[in-house]
Amino acid sequence: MPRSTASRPTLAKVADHAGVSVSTASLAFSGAGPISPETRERVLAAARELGYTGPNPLGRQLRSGRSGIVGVVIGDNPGRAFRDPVSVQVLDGLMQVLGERGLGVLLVPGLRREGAPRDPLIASTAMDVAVLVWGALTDDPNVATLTGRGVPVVIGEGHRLDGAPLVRIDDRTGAAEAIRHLRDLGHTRIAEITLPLGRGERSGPVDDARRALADLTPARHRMAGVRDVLEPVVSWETPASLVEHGHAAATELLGQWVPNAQRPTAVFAHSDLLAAGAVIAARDLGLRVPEDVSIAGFDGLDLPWLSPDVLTSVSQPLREKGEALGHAVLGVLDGAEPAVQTLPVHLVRGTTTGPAPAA
Amino acid sequence: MPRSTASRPTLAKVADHAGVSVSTASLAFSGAGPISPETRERVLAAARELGYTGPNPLGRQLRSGRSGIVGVVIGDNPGRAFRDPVSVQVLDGLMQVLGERGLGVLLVPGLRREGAPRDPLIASTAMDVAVLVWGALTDDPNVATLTGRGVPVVIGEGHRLDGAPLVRIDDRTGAAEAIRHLRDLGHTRIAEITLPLGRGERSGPVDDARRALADLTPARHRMAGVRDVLEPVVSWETPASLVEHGHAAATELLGQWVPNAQRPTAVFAHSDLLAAGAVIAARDLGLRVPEDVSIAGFDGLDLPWLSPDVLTSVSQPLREKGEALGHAVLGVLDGAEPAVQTLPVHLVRGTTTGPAPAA
DNA sequence: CTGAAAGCGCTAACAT
DNA sequence: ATGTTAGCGCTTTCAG
Repeated sequence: MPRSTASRPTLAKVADHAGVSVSTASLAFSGAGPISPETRERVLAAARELGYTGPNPLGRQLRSGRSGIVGVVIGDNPGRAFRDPVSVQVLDGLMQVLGERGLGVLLVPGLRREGAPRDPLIASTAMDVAVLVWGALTDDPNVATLTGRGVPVVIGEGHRLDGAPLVRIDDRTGAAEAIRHLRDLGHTRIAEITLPLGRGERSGPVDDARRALADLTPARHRMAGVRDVLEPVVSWETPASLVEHGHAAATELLGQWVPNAQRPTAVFAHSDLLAAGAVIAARDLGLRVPEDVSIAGFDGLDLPWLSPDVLTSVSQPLREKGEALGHAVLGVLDGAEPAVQTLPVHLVRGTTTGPAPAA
Repeated sequence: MPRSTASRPTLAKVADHAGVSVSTASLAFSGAGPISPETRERVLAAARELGYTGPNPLGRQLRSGRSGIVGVVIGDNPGRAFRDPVSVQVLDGLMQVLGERGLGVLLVPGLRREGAPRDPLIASTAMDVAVLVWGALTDDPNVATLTGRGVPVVIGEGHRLDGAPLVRIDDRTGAAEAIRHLRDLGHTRIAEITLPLGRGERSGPVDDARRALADLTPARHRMAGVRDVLEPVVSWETPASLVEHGHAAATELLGQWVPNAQRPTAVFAHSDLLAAGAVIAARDLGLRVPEDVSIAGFDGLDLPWLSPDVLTSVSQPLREKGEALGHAVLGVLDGAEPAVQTLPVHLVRGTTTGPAPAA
C-alpha cells in the first residue's frame, strides 16, 4: 500500500504496466469508446496491482473544462442559513438531483456583512454553475462577480436576471390566500410579521416608505399578497426567520395594546418559524390560540415541538423547489434556454386559526 | 462583455496583450514572485480590457496538485444531517476556519442505505481532505475508499483511525455528570433515551447484548458514562436525534407504566432534541416538569420554542468543535502529525430538573 | 479496436 | 525583473 506521501500512480503508469497506450487505458475507465473486454480487464488488473483507483479528477477537469461542482451561495452566514428548515429542505432536494448526475455541491458563503470584501470562493473557486438560494439582492455583487467570471447563475430566490433561470414560488397568491382565510373567519384586525426586507438586521414597524424599498423578494411579494386582500393593522419587520424573532414581534403586537379592544385578533407571519414564535408568545401572554388570537404562517413545516398546536400555514413545496433548482442547473449545463418556473403553494389549515372572537 | 458561449481569455492571451511572458503575467496575479509595479499594472490593465477575471482555477489546480476543496461527508441523508442544529453548528465553525484559508466545503452524502452503492462523489471528486462528521462506523467503506484514493481523512465523530486526526468531545464524562446531577437530586429510577447505536433505523429497548454492539460512538460513550454512575431502569433507542423520536420514546417510558409508582422520575436523553421531545411528551401526558419528572439532555442547544422551560443539558462546544476540525484539516494539509483532541463538556442546569418526587 | 499526438491553463524551475 | 521551458494527468481527435 503506497504511503500518503508517495506520489500516486498515473494513468500513464497503468497503461505502461498493462502494455497498452494511455488512450486505451483511459477508455478502460471511462467506457467512452470501443474497447475489447480483454484489454479492459488487463488495464483494470494493472490498475489494481499498482493501487490506481481511477483517473485523477484534476486532470480530467482541466481537460474537459468542467469541475463537476455546483456552488451554492448561501446568504450572510452559514449557521443561520442552515438553522432554517426551509433552506435545508431546498438544499436536500437540490443535492438529490445533482448527486444523481455526479455533481457535487460546494457551499459558498455570500456576503458576510454590508461592505465586507467578497468571499474569495466566489471570485476564484472552480464551479460550473452557481445557485443563489438565499436572499439575492438587486445588483448583488456576488452575481456580478460570478457572471463576470463566466459562471452561469441559477436564481432560487430573488429578482429575475437576464439569461438566468429562476425558480420561484407563488408568494403573493399564497399570502393572499392566508389573509382571505382569516378574513372569512371574521377577522378584520390582522397584524403581519414580515421576513427581512433587506440587508441590515432591522426590527420594528414597517411603514409604506420602508415597504416600497423592500428588496428581498419573499417579504416583498408576501406583503403585496396581504394587501391584495386587506390592509393589516400593523406590520412588523424581523431581522431573520427565527422563532425568537417571531416571539419578540408577537409580544409587541399582542402585548402592548392599550386599550385591549384594539388588539389584533389574528396574526399572519411570513414564515412558520416566526409564526411558531408568535404562538409561544401568545401562550406566554395568557392568550388562547385560536380562541383569543388566530395565527397563520408560511412554509408548511412540520413542527412537532409546537404540539399540541398545528400551525395553519401556506405550504410550499420545498423539496420540489430544490429539485426544480437542480433541474435548472442541469438545463444550464446542457445548454437549455433559461426559463422562469413558478411553483404553486396552498393553504393548509391547522389548529391555530379559528373564528374571530366576538367583539 | 463576452457571451457565456464564447471561450474565456487565458493567461497567455493576457500576457500577449500586455506584451509580457505568461510567467510574468502569472506573477502579476499570484504575487508569488518579484515583479515591478509597472509591469504588474500593465498586465492587470490588459486583463481588464480582455475581460479576464483571474487565473482559471482548473489549470491552477492541476498544476499545483491541490483542489482547495475539503469534502465533508455527511451521514445517511443530507436533509436529516442539517435538520439537526448540532451538525449545523459544527459545520458553521468548520466553514469559518476553512474559509479563512480560501478552502471550499463540498458536501458529500455518505452511505444512503445499508448496502447501497457508495456515492460516486466519494470515489471520484477532487478533494484535498475529507472530514467525516457524522456517524463513521468501524470499517466504514467510505473511509476505505477515501484512503485508498490517497485522500487524507479527519474524523469528527467515530472511531480512532490510524494516521487520521480525531476531534471528539468527552461524551462519557458528560453523561456521567448529568446522571450524577440527577442522582444528587434524589432520583434513583432514571430512564435513558439513546441516540442510534448503529445503522438501520431502530427503536425500542436496549439490552446488554445490543449495547455491546453499539458502533456509533456518541451513543456508545454516553451509555458508558451513564453506567459509570448507575444502571438506568430502562434504556430506549431512537432512530435519529429528532424531537418526534424523543416524544415517542418518552411516551413509552413515562406513559405505559403500571403500576404508576414504578414510573421513572427522571429521563436522560442523549441529545437535546430528544430531550425536548420528552419534555413535550411529559406535558402531553399531564406530567409536570420537573415536579413529576426531571428531564436532562445533551448538547446545550438554545431552544427558544421550549419556552418557558429551559433544558438542563450537557453543553458541548459545537462551534469550537467545528473550528478544531478546521484546524485539524489545515494541519493535515501542512503535514502536521495527526493528533487526538478531546473537547470538554459541562452540565448546564435549566428548569427541567428538580428534586425527585417524594415516593 | 488500439496507438500517437496534441493540448486543456497554469505555475515553477531555471536561465538570462 | 523578466523570459524560456517543461510539465501537472487527463481526454480526445485522428490515423492505422
